[in-house]
Amino acid sequence: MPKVSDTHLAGRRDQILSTAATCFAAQGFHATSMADVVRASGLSAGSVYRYFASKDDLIGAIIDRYLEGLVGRFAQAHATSSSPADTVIDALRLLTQGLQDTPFQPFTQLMPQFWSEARRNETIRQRGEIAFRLLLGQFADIVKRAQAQGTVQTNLEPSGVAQIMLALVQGFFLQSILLGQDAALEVYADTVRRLLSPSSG
Amino acid sequence: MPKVSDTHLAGRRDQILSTAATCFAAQGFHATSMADVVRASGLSAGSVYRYFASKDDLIGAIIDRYLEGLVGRFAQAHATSSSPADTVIDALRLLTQGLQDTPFQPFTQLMPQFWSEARRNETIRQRGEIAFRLLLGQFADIVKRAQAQGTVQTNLEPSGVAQIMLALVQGFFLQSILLGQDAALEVYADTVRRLLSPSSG
Amino acid sequence: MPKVSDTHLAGRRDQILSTAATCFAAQGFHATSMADVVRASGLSAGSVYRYFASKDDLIGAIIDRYLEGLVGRFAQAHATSSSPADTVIDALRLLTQGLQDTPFQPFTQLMPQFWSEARRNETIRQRGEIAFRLLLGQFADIVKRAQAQGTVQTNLEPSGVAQIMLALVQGFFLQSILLGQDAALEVYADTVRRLLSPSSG
Amino acid sequence: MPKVSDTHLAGRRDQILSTAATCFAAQGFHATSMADVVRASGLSAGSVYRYFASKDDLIGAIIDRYLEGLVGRFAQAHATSSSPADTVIDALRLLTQGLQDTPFQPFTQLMPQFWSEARRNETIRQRGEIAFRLLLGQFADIVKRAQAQGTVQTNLEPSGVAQIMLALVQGFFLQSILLGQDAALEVYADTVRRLLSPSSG
DNA sequence: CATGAATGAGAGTTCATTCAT
DNA sequence: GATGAATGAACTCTCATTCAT
Repeated sequence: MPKVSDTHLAGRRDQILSTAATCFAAQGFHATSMADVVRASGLSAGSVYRYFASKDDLIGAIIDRYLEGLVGRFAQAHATSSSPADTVIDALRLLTQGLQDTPFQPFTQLMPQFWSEARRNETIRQRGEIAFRLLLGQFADIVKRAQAQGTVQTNLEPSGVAQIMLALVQGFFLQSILLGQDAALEVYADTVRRLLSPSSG
Repeated sequence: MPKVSDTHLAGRRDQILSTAATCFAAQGFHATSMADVVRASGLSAGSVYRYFASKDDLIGAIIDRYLEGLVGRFAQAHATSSSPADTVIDALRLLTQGLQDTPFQPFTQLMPQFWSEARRNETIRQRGEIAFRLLLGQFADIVKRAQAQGTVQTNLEPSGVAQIMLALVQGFFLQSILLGQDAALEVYADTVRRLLSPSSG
Repeated sequence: MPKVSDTHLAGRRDQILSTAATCFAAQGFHATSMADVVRASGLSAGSVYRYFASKDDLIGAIIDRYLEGLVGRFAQAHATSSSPADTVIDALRLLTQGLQDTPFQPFTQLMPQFWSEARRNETIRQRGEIAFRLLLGQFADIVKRAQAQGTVQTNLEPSGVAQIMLALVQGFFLQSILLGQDAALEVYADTVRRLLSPSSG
Repeated sequence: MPKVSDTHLAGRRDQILSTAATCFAAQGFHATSMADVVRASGLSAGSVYRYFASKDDLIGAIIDRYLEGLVGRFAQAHATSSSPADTVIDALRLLTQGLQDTPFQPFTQLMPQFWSEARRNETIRQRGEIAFRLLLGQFADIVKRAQAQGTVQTNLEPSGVAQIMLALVQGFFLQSILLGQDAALEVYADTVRRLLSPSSG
């Protein structure tokens, strides 16, 4: 039997991961059956189980990829963001608009499900913790740079501001789930800028 | 058993609601079977279904109670909060400490699951929207009062600040799920106060 | 406690029987729950079970009443029917039109269900057998009278003709269930008359 | 197990259909649980549901097969029946004796249940209507042929006679359910012949 | 006597997973 | 390597029946 290249195998894995993410995003982890994933992937049940040991394994892999992507995207954004306020607003833009028509898009919609799973699945929680701490570290660095430049008060704890920056992103995302995000972004972004960069307001 | 007082019936309903909330909080809506709920309630399957037409109905009732309680608790807090910063910090204290050993406690842990369900269940989403808008309205009122008193800049849009206040609560709650809430509250609260009430810092 | 009159008790029993028959006719024995019967009767579950030991008991009582009524109605018809053909046609008219707006009406629609049950429930089968033999006896008498009057050939076995008369009634009833009974009755009745009373055609 | 021949799959389906028909014939549609069918089929619950989407689907398939078989058998009989009387009598023989030890046998006993279901299930009713009209058409053709040959009076409406022929078959079948069919067939058949083919009596 | 809350076995159905081919 | 038929435990929900009040 012909040995298939590792690239080919990795491609198969990716294919399953992406189609599964789309399924999970549309219907949720629990309402999506493995049969749905199998059908969407175009493979057979046996094949899917060759690449992922179980449904939980597949969910874990998807969450990993989601977190990697998330941190990666934000890191790009930070390189061009000079201030905490811009960093937050860039992140909001990324989440609400920037991911349209991107292979990464389905993963975004999984966020609330991820938070839900994290409370019950310690492995998932740990992966999330690592990603969060990474983001918080990046945010704190940005705060420190801004403090050095004099655009942020020095009596603010960088780690505290980092937490708040993250909260501002997460909170807006949650609200847009429940309220619809109609234009609210503009007011929100403006207020964020006035609060975090009062001098520039 | 024959006809029984309405109080007794309402008590039974409450009993089921509370034990079910505990189950759902511990394991999630989907990983909790009705058999689990039945066992925890101490009643029979038939009895549980006498009070709730379906698992979804039970979940809906729990979310309703959770939202009612949430808004109610926050409303109490607002009565005694003079500033936006205090309002946010009171809410954080309420969520992280104030509900310990309260019949309301299990409901708090359901929050992420609620957000998760809201994306796929329009009825739940609508209920959440109503509660959110109520909270946002209360927050905006507090901002206006503070602006009238001169403790908050008047060039800030009250609705924008209200959104940010809500985000600060939600974001902290999410982070505490993933990071543990070790002491972080103090730094977070302090930073919130410095940002929202700069004059008092 | 006041002893309730036997008449009153019998009235209650009748009331349950009638409302239950309506339920069963509309939905079938199996799709009708005892809760449906209880609701329709306006009584409580306990009360219904005071009058009927079980659902099967209730079904049995309904079938009994149905068979009594059936035989009674047909007996009336026979008194005025001079010929086998008229007897059959009178019975058809009775089944298809004569029972409209009669308290007996719901029972008619139970016929196929009765046949269905008879194959599996020996008690019901026996009751049905008694009623059938009674009808067959009456039909045979009519044949004999007609033979004595010279309107039916004497080389026909009266019991055989009786079976055929019954079959003609039952068969038409079945066909009207499946085909709708649109006008078919007239052609059918006419052909029955020509076959059973050839001289009068 | 992997891909398997279509014949094998069809065989499985047949196997389930036959064993289910036996169960349903013995106990009725409603008193037979899917667990009974599963046990009798020798397969697992999941397998049965791979071939039939629901219990109703299974019942529908059984009724379809029953009606197909019925019409098919009767069609064979008509080819060799020269007169309406012979056609009816052949059908009676087929129903009472000819199906013993035939794979088709269990289906026959389902007839009353089919009539029962037809009143409440429009899909089933329609299928039955098609089969009935087919049979009636074949019967009417036989009557016309007999009229052309002069063995049946020409003043009889062929469709009316066809209905009566069908009724004679159905009625005898019903009576044999309730009365037992001991010897009655001979008298019945004889009387049918004398009435439908008076010249040959 | 009447009530109706409570019961719990069992109904139909699903679905993550396996393994013979 | 890939397949997909087969599995069977577990799911949500129903309903005939009982009995404390």
